Amino acid sequence: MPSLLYFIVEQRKQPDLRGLPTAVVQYNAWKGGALIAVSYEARKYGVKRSMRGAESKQVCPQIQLVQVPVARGKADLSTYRNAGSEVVSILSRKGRCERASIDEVYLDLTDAAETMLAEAPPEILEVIDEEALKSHVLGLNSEDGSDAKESVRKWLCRNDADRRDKLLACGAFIVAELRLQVLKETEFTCSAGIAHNKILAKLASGMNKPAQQTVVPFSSVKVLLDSLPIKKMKQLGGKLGDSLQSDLGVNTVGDLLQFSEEKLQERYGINTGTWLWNIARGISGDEVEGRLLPKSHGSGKTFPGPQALKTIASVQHWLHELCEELSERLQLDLDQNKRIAHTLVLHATAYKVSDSDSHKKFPSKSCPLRYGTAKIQEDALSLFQAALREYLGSYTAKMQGSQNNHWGITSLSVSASKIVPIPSGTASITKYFHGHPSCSSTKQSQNNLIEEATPVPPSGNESYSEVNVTKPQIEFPGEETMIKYAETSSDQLEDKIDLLNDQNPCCSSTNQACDEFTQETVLVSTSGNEHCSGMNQSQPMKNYSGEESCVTLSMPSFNRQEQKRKAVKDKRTCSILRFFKNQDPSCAPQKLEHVENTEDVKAPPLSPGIQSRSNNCLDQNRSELPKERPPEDAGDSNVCGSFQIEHRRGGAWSYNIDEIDPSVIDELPPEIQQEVRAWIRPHKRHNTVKRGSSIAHYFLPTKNT
DNA sequence: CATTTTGACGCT
DNA sequence: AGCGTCAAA
Repeated sequence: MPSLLYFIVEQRKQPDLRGLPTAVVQYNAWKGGALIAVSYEARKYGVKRSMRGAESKQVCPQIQLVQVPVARGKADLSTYRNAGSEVVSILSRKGRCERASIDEVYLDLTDAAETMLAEAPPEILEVIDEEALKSHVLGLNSEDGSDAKESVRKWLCRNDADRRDKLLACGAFIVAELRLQVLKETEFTCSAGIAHNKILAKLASGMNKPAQQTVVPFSSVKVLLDSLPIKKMKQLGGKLGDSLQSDLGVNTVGDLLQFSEEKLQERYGINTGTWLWNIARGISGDEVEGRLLPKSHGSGKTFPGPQALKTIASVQHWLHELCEELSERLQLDLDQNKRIAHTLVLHATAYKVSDSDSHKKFPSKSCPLRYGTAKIQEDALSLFQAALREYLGSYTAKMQGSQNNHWGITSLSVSASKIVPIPSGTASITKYFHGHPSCSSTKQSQNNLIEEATPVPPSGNESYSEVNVTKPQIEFPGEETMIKYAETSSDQLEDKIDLLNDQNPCCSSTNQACDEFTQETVLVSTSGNEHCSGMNQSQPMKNYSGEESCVTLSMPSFNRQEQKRKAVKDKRTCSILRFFKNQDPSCAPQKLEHVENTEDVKAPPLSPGIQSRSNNCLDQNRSELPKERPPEDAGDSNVCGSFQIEHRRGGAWSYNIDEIDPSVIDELPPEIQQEVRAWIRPHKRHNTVKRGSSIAHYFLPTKNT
């Protein structure tokens, strides 16, 4: 599963590592550091992630240990983030792309597959892509002595296949091509899963690694899931999966089929219950979100064992380091993607010695984010002090000297969230609302926006007198603001793609959004967003002179494209909502509400059956589901109620989503389509089942079946 | 108190 | 807003 992004990034810095057992370690002072990526050569020796460097040397003495770059005294993952961006910029070319992690994406290739099926179906291809022939097709019986590639070719090109499988076959070709493109342009290899929805594609992507792709034909879903250990499914690898096993005796996904949706809801809540019921049938309505950029940025560090921080001054020092990194990344995001973060969050973990509630968690605190390293640091420190006071309660003890005997901080992190694009759209929906008094004020300067985004300092500004008042006069080494990027020289990377081809068999023609076949690809990366505003992580960091060449060097193969793309979409916006919600001419960014806020506009609850409808991959199950409506109802069922904008702006606009003709959506520009589709998607329902604390409800008394 | 450093999302 | 869960390298 772990794809080898980190390792390949290091390998292209040191090509000599090729073919050698290698691991990437974070730090190395203590027991040789912690392994976070292990090459396949090293795995043969039993080297595993989470081992210590020294431990890996015991089982594989010749192992090469490469260190994660360190900046400001902490691990610096920026080279890996950038490498992920490279791959995203390629994989996002053929369809909607969702950055799922630093090295995974989902692609919805429905449109591309349908186009291919209509215009150049596999059966007419004279030359079949070799890479596509290497696909693994689940359920394909290649045991009868036939050559695997030949049977794959037959499957891919079958003329009499179910349309859904034909679309998957097209997806397999498209993905094979994308993977080759990634290899050619970046030297990363990818693995991929191709299926009708995200969860199946994710599952398949891990089945043949590295650098291979796996197709899940529609007809193989049931057999695949029947015997699949429940914990292999994404989201079931943790406590929920444990509970299913120990409380319900569910060991495979197939075992889940015995339980009614109501039963599962009763146990796990309305949303999780329905989700489980669907998952058991290979159904997932989870859509591929068109998002190439992260929703938050964070910087953190642990201080294990004796390294625990025991003075405010040391906390202040590390907050400075962390905030500097965070600020730098925020500035980069602003410059490259024209996005502003609105919330600063501080997390820490701490221990208290012998206190009744010494296990109390250190509280998290947040406040409005003000740009600038110094401001971020100041606010983070205030948040920390407020949290520390709360953590210690009325606990008042005397300090002796700068040290304290009562508490220690074992981890610190700062993060920035609520990141929204700067309103500066020209390619937005403005033109469709010609003459509408938009607030967009596209000319608003970044500085203005930032100013407006910055006001409120956190509360709890009082210095923490009971504990340690010594106002920091920190003189830690290396405190100066040095922006440092590890440089990557040549290129050659590796990755993984999970690809899906998701179709929705039961919603046929009435509803466009539902009618689609969705194919997706899970893979690594981030960066240039085709549909959203000028977000483009991969651009050279133009505002840091001296750094640009570094970044440019590290991604030579797509700079040209990036530059070209940038010229086209420098000024755009992603959100349609501001035109409705934010009529205030000042258009202050705090009030600028983005897509997330659509959640505030609640739709009436949907019946479970409606949610179940989407992306049903198990045809055979449909007849068993009385609650499911016939396909003709799908269009109506899926639109989920009224969307009322006037609450937000006191204006006069109000739409009933039921009244939107789905075919109209396709007329909209892609970036707007995304948002509209998000509106009409089924909403999560409020959980009316009363339960205890979040995890406790997993362990309620069992009454089976 | 030695796996670390991320990141997304759900619940209340 | 704050907490918890899950996942990935």
